[in-house]
Amino acid sequence: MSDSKSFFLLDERIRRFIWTQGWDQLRPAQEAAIPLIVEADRDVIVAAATAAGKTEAAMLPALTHLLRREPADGLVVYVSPLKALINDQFGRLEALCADLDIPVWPWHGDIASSQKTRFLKAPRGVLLITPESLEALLVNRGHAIAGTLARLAYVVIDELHSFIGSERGKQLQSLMHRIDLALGRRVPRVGLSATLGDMNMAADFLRPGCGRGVAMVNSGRGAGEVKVIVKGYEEPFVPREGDARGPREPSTPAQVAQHMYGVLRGANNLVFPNSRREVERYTHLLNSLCKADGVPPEFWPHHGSLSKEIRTDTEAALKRTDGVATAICTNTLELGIDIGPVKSVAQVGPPSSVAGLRQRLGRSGRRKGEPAILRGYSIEDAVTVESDLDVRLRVSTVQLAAMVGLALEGWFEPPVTNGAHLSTLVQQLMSLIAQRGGVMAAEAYRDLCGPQAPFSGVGKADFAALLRHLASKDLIVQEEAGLLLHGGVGERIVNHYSFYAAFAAEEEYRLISGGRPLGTLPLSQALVAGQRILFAGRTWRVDEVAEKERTIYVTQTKGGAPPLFTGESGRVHTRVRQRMREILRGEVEPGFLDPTAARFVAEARRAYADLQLDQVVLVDSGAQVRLFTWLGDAANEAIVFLLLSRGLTATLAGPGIDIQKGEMSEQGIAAVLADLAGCEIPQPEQLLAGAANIDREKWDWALPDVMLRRSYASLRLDPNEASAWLAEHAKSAA
DNA sequence: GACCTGCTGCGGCGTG
Repeated sequence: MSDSKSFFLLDERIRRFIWTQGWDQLRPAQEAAIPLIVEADRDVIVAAATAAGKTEAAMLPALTHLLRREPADGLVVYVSPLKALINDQFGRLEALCADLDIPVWPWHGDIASSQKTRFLKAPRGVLLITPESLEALLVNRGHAIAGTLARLAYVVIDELHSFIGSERGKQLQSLMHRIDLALGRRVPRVGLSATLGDMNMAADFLRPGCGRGVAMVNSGRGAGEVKVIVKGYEEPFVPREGDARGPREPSTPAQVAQHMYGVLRGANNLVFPNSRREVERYTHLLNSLCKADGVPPEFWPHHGSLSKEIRTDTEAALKRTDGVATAICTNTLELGIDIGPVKSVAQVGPPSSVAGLRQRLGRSGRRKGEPAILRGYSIEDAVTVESDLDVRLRVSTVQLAAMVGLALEGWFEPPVTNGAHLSTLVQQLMSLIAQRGGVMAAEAYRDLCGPQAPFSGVGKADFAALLRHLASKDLIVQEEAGLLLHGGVGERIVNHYSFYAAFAAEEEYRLISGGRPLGTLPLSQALVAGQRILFAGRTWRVDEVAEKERTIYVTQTKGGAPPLFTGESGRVHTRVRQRMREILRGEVEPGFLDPTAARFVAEARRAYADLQLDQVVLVDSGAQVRLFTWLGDAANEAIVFLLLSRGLTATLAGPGIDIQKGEMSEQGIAAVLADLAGCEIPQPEQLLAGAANIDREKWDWALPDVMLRRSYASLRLDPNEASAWLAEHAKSAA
């Protein structure tokens, strides 16, 4: 410690705590962050790899700052995306703060109201809170908020990257802004994050309009050794029996499970099969193998529909010291929660993003001297004369290889920061009315849409149109003096606790066995009594579906299929599609393929050459033609809407777009494309004129039509990339 | 053919 300058900036009592912990040095991120944070005079972003001591990097200097005052009655608000993270941090901070006489207050939906009342009586120390609970504080105690937060010295945002580009992130920006307005000063913001691709983007998120003033600590990822293999498996073609009903269960997952069983047993690992359904399938297959061998089960399921109890069991199994538990999971185990280092990570099929894959890989090889291990598994159908283009081009294997390759090179998708999230503007306006007991329209516009406000892109005319629209739905009313208040409908919505979250959630059935909650299933699931399902790694018989109570009663049984979960598929970035093409052209040679996966790539290259996809953009496949753009989904979807506007039926199809021929010939479609290439791309309100079903966010239903279309387009479409591609390639289609 | 996150106030009742 003697050579550390930052160590001596810390309060003496904190230095003593560090000594008693036996830390022999500060981590690089802490060393760099302490001098920037200790004066509480600027915004700071600390980006560092997982487990690099980011929380301490922020809290040690922040607590030092509080201790400089006598009495130490200052306040730090720490915002976390997860309740579990708040509980983790509470345990760690309490040990430190007990010696300092600084109270630490966890505050989220599971915390008793008596504890919250105690904080409100003497609001000092460290408040650990979720964005939703902060929203509730502003709605319900808005009149007193300036007093409660009077001594606020910092707002610390943990897992900053998880907020960027979402409704929840927009809400968080608005909450921070409203706190600054209530206090009449700029409260320093500290953002903690896993390494970010673009620090400037993150800075502009943390302090909209003033990103340049944010100080940065980027301590980078320790470039450890990574061992990678991608294994291919082929699902044989089996002709369908005449009396067979419904889709046949595939046989290949059992082989994949057999391989995993051989290489994963006896250690801690994470397996990511991309969906809750596949988590159920693989957990069941793997534990069946344990049973056949007469050994205790060591594979544990973890996903968002499982009850808290079952998830906690899995987390506890991973943390146990014997180290022989593997979790089969969705991205519930991608973020934050401390489960300790794992030996390896398995990825079944392409992940939803390279950024997610990188985060998953970061869970492995954290012990010194040990490499991170990634095993990719790719299952392809056998090729027959009837196989479609995706099978012939081995799209899933090529995409997995492309994404693994990009992750190894350190590339990952930048967050999508241009989403307008006007849904959240509706929420924030309603919340502001509650906080202040009514607002004037001009005041609301200035505070939500003004120069450094979260919705600064919204014009005055649009805001006025929004107000009129909200009034027509009785969400708000305007008094004669001009004051905006809640309408009857608005009153009811704001007074229910479901108001505080900025994001929408699916309605779900509870699953109960013998009085024990197992978890939830989406409402769209069609289930009848007598049916058998896989859930929580076991097989159950449905005894009763109680519609009114939204509850499914089950008992344990043998044999059953994994349940269906519904949803949309992930969005692929253009860089991934470009890399896929580089692999297909032979410009990039993935060096991590097993013989079967290498054969898949060889077959894909042959198909790519046979179809002449280097020159051809339109491929006839019977009732439809595939337009190969090799663009990301945002550009492809913009082209889809352009085609729809010309009366064609088009849908996203992996690296391209499927266009129904209908009355038209391939030449006719090519002519439409050539024509589109010469036209200017219309504004989103025209491009999406005929589009139905574009509600995506929680309060989208309350937006005027034009604003809804604009909000959807800002979030999902890249018209510029689409138009650039059309200008360059659509002529060659003809 | 995807995944994840979150939630108050208050009345009524029983117990120490």
